[in-house]
Parts: sequence; structure tokens; C-alpha cells
Amino acid sequence: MQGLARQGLTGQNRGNGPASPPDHPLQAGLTPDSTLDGRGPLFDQIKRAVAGQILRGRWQAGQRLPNEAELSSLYGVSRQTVHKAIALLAREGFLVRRRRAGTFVATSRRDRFALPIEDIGDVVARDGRVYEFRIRDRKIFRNGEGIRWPDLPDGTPILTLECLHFSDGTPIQHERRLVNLDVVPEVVDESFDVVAPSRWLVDRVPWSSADHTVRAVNATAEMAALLGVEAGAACLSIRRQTMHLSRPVTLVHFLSVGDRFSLSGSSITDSATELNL
Amino acid sequence: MQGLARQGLTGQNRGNGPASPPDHPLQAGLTPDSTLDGRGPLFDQIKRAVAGQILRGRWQAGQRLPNEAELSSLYGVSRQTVHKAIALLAREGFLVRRRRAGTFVATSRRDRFALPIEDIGDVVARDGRVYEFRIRDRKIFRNGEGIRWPDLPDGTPILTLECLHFSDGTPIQHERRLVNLDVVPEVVDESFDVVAPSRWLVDRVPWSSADHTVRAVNATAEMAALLGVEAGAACLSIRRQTMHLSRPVTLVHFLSVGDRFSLSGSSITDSATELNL
DNA sequence: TCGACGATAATGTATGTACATAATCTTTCG
DNA sequence: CGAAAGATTATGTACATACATTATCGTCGA
Repeated sequence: MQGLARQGLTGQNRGNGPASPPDHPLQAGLTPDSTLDGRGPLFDQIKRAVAGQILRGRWQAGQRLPNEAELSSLYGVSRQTVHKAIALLAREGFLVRRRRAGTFVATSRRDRFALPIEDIGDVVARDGRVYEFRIRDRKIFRNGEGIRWPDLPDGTPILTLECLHFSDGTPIQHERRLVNLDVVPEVVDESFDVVAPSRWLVDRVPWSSADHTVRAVNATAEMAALLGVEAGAACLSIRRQTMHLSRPVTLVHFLSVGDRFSLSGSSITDSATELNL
Repeated sequence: MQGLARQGLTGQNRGNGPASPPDHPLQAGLTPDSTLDGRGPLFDQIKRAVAGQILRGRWQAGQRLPNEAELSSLYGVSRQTVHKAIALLAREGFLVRRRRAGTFVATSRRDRFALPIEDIGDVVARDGRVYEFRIRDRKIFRNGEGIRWPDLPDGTPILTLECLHFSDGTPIQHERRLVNLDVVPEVVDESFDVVAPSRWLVDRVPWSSADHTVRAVNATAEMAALLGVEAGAACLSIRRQTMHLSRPVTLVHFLSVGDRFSLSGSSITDSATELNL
């Protein structure tokens, strides 16, 4: 049997599988090598095989690919196994499936590039530098009184924090943060002598979602002084609002010196990396 | 049967499912409501139910959750269905599974925030504005002769493009692009009168992966003139290198005026959104 | 000719069964 | 006592089966 099964079936094949030999004609131009590489579980091998066909341009964007039954006999595995592989590829955005119509190679990968946004402390530490931070200011307000957090009802108690982050002693990021005290009242008892606010919140409020906006701004005189650059220096500004159970938890503005900090990442979809394409 | 099944089972239950009533004690503190919401497929309901437990803090980070057999009888579905739900949550990064040890709520959500990077044309169009672009320059070099693309061998033919992007007539982005002619030789015959280079390449070279770097820089005098801002204005600089079959395809530098362009997006992992948490 | 409607073909979900795999726990023996 | 060997347990994969769901295609009739 093609020597493809690495796992399972220590004895003989348990019985009645599809197992028709790979002498299928299929639709013109759609005849894959049908050789699985034998590495890892079958459904992963199928994923790789299919992704490979696409990658090599044998199956082009928008094109329909063989249905599950055909793939099943082509690769000599059951329909469920094919289904799992194909459904995963679809879930990861490589394929589009429509009932009755079939499975198609996805066309648009335009908006699939994504940049991970990491905690500044992690970034600095990973660079092998010494990370420090300093709380510069800390106050409590009620929303609407001297401060305004748009997504929060007026009167909600808010803790404000102002903080500087250092890499090897050089200031690299300024942080201005609002915390919703209705959601995280314990924060008033936390001094942030050791743990940075971002870290503390992440550990405290699990499973939050967030939205981000990144832009470039010129440093004001005040910020420039804090960050040790000339006024007007280009800075990366990241605004992040974090939600938990559809309630805003925290709203932060990070400001980082342009030539000391950057965002970077690679893609296609993390999942594609697993396929090591 | 708890009125949970929305699909399937038009007649009666086909037979021998687990179906023990939800009067289970389970481990202390781990007793979910065991009420599925009846919306959508069972495995999705399970996903939501489990995610909900975590979200509501009933199952905390690091904690072990009931095994598949227990969940199966708790929710009154088969082990496979539970397995599918839990395995998906694990694949999406919400849970961590270890054989024999069990399933645990994932701890770190730190690096899960991600920013999508979209095509400028799409962004402008979505804003309801008129998108235009203009090719300003176009040359052909060999790598190392007057130009250098680090990841490419010397001598490789390269097409260079310089391009401006407009929103409602206002310049918002400058693009400087290198294209590897060994990979996409057809590009020399393309005038880019209608289709922008990014779009053309995406349509031509499917399934590429890319890495990005985003930083903030001050506009040089030349760039400032092109973009219609004063010299020194803060700009967002995006560098993107695209690969296909581990060969570099194109290397682009985008430069966008800080107050006319920003990156934004929301997260936790796209997949979480599906759960509408 | 066009629309309704039923047949059909594709994917989607759920369950049972069987075995593989990998930790972890337990026992046994030097 | 400690290490090796074996039992146990939880997850992982594969397959068969059965039925649901949903476009799409044809056909038939007004």
C-alpha cells in the first residue's frame, strides 16, 4: 500500500478501506502525484500534499479541486481523513468550500498579513537587554471629570497611570493607561513596584480581546524630553483598548521612539508555518 | 434530552449515545452549567460553553479541565464531538493538551494580539474614497550593480518601481518596490496602467508568505515634497519582503503620512471572534 | 420562456469503534 | 532506596456509517 502509513495498522489493514490504487484519471490537469511523504499523521500529510499542489501552481487560485471522494481514493485514505485535512485548510483560509459546489483554492490573501503586538518587556528581554520601568504618575478619576474615556459611562471610577519603559537604561516607550476600576477594583492595592501594569493586567484579566491602532506622530516637547530625543522626532503610537465580557478594561497609549522600536512579524497565517511551506 | 440539539435527529435519537443526565458531581469547582445554547452545531456549542466557563473565570488559567469522557457525559454528546471542540480550542491557542496529563487552560495570551496589514487600495476604497496611483519610476538592474537586495544573489535581474498612492487626490503613501525578475519575468511586459503593482503581484504569485517591519520615521525633504507635508513630518514606514517557495519575490518600502494613515485591527486571534465572546 | 420543484451531488455533523501514543503512576527487583 | 519495567490514563488518529444541509442542475408544466 504505497508505504505511506507511518502510524496505525501495526498488523494488517483492518478491512474495507477505499484503497483503490492510484491509477485514477481524474479531471484533466488535476492529477497530483498522490504521493504522501509519510511524515506525521495522515491528515497532515494530506494537508501538505494539497498545499504543495497549490504552491507549485498545479492547482491555481479559484480552481476547483477534486471532491472528497476522489481525493479519498486518490490518496488511499478514508473520506473522513480527507475531510479533516481539507476542512482544516479551509478553516485556515487556504481553501473555500461550498456545499454541492465543491472546494476551491482561495483567491484573496490580501488581508491575511498580520503583525503580532508583543509586550515591551518581552521584546526587550528577548533582545538580551535589561528591562526596567518606572511609574511616573498615578491618579484616580471619575469618567467625565477631568478625563474622558469615550467607551465608558460617565461617573465610572478610573485609575490613570503614566509609566516609562527602559531598555538598558535608555527610555524607549512611554505609556499612558486608563484602567476601569469597576472591572478590576483590586488594582488600587497594587503598587506596581515589581510587575508592570500591562503584565499585571494580563495575568489578572484572562481572555480579554483588544483592538489596536498604530500611527506615526511627531514627539511633543514634553514627550521628547521624557524619551530623550529632539522635539518632533518620529514616534510610533499604539493605542490599545482591551475588553472583557464586552466591558472595556483598559485603554493605553504607548509612544515609542521611531529608531529604537519597531513592530515586526511574518505570516501567512501562523497556521501556514506549521505546514513549513 | 435537554432540548439542545438543533440539527440532526429529526426523528428520535439514533441509539446508544452517552446521554447520562447532567447530575454529575465532577471535580470541585468544575461543575459547568452544562447547558448548551442550541445555536449551531454541537461542537460549536461545546466550544462556546467551554470558552464561556473560562471567560467567566470558572475555569482559570493553568487549571485542568475535565477529560473528554467526563465532558462527553456532562454535555450529553459523544467523545468525538467533545474531542473536536476541545481540539479546535487547543489549535486556536485557548487550551493546552498533554497526553495522559489532560487539558489545561492556556496561560499566556501575551503575544496573541495581531494587526492585519491590508492593501492600501482596499483601505481607501473601504473608506468610500477614490483610490488612484501613479508610477513615478521604473528601471531594471542587476543585484549588486547600483542597487542591493540583501537576500538575493548578486547578478539577479531586478525591476525597481517607484509609485505614489492617492486618496481623493491627496497623496497618502509612497511605495518603492523591488521585484525579482527570476521569479516573475512577465512583470516586464506589464505597464501598471490600471492594476497597482501590489495587486498584480498578489494575483500572479499566490500563496506567498511575507515578513513585515513597521517603524516611524521623519520624512526626508524629498519624501515630504512628494507627500505634500513639511520635512520631518512623522511617517509610518512599512517594509515587506514576500517569499514564494523560499525565494524572495518582492521587497517593498511603503511610506505613509502619519496623520493620513494608520494600521488598526482587533483580536484575540480571528478565531475567537467566531465565538463572539 | 420562465419559474417551480424535485433530484442530485457536494460538504457538514454526529456517533461508534478501534487502536496508537505518550505521560504518568505503580510496582517490582536489584 | 532507586531505577527499570509495567500498568494506567488521557489524548490523538483513522475508519465506517448515517444522516443533515445546501447549492446547483434538470425537468416539467403553465
